[in-house]
Amino acid sequence: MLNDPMVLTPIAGAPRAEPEKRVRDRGATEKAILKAAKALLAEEGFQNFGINAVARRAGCDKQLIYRYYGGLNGLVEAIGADLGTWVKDKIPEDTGGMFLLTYGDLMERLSLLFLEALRDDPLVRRIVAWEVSENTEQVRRLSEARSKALATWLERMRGSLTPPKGVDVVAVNAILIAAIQHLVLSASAGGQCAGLALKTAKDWDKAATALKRIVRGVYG
Amino acid sequence: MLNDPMVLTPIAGAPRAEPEKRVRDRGATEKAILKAAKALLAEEGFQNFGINAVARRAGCDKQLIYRYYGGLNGLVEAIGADLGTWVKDKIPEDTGGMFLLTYGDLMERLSLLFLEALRDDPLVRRIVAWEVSENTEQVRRLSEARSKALATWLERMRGSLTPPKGVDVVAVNAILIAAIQHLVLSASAGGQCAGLALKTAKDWDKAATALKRIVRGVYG
DNA sequence: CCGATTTGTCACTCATCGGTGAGTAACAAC
DNA sequence: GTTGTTACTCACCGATGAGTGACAAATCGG
Repeated sequence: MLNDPMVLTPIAGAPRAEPEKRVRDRGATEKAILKAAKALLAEEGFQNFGINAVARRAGCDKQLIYRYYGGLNGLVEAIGADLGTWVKDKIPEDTGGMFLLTYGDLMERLSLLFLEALRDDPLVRRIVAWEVSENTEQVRRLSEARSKALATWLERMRGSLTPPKGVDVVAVNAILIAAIQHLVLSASAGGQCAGLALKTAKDWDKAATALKRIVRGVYG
Repeated sequence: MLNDPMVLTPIAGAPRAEPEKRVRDRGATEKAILKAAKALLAEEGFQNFGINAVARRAGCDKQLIYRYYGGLNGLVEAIGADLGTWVKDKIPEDTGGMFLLTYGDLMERLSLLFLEALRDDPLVRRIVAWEVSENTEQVRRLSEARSKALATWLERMRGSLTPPKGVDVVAVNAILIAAIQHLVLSASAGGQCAGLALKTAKDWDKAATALKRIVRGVYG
């Protein structure tokens, strides 16, 4: 009932003004799309994250996103795949010349490392914000990938150190991680958290000191 | 299914199929709008929060929202006004028969109260999620109202108890609040936080115990 | 060289959004 | 009644969202 396919098409060879020599390379285009999606998510957040925006940013047609990734879901999944290696990439393995003798030593260091890493990764920050704001399949995938990576990282860093007896380490660590994540998100969104300013380096020093004190309090 | 632009409605006085006895009462309408907005925000989150949705839910025309509240901003502001009394309404004043001898006693109790209160207030939960996801004028207003109310509440509950020397209470408390908020948000969105399940009452008991331990650790 | 497939572009539908101008229905005072 | 004000509804606008089918052009297999 709509356009008759045979009718239109005036003259096919319409002269394109400036046909920029665009190389046809599927692999490169796929990478460009993924890169654009990550950058967009990092800069704009999940609010304005959509097919059109990604296509615009990637400088290609949105149709290609459907073709190559099967839509937004697939694209998000591809982002999630990268996320698996986040901690590995972002957080140094070595102990910075310190001797980590106790579990408390370890967790103090890891807390600060995690805080740092999160603080300068806008993409992951946005994803965390997304995680606590929505509960769609997309987000669940991202969240799962992230938390799994985090857990294995924590486990690997623990090494042979044994946590103190009688403490629910999983629960305590979850709370510590929650605190760090929310602190960074709050700061990123409004520059403060529960009355604590979080803008200058000095502000962050105070936060880090308080965090250390808390970790030390619970893990000795 | 809605209006077809081609169908001519002869006279604007379109026949309402059901002559719902709609009372003309500006005050009531305003309240209905506000109520609809809060319910919508609580249930759907800020994602689908807009003029059209609120009007639809309130069962009135969106024009009235512009007229009575000056648009979404004004409406959000009205919601924020209610938020000022949140803690007062939600959290009991009395100490539950306990003697709060130390600052640690107090903060342990307040932490748990805050956790509880946040856990069963979907509206405030959504607002907190909003706070960490966006940075618009709207959200800033809400955030400010909430954090101010929280601060004065904390101050008032402190009474004559003096916090331990040498501890940056503002920073430490901010981190505790951050932890609680993120914990509840995570649970609400995905039923878990950093590998810690947060669904059953038992799960929450574990979280509460861990939280108590942390508070005790830092405040003795 | 030719035909088929891949790669990319365009044009379109349909839905919904925020926002506005213009109109109608109830009600009170005269 | 008539008039004026208040409360409310409707129809439309431009913009933008996701999604789809058709087609041009580059590339490849032969």
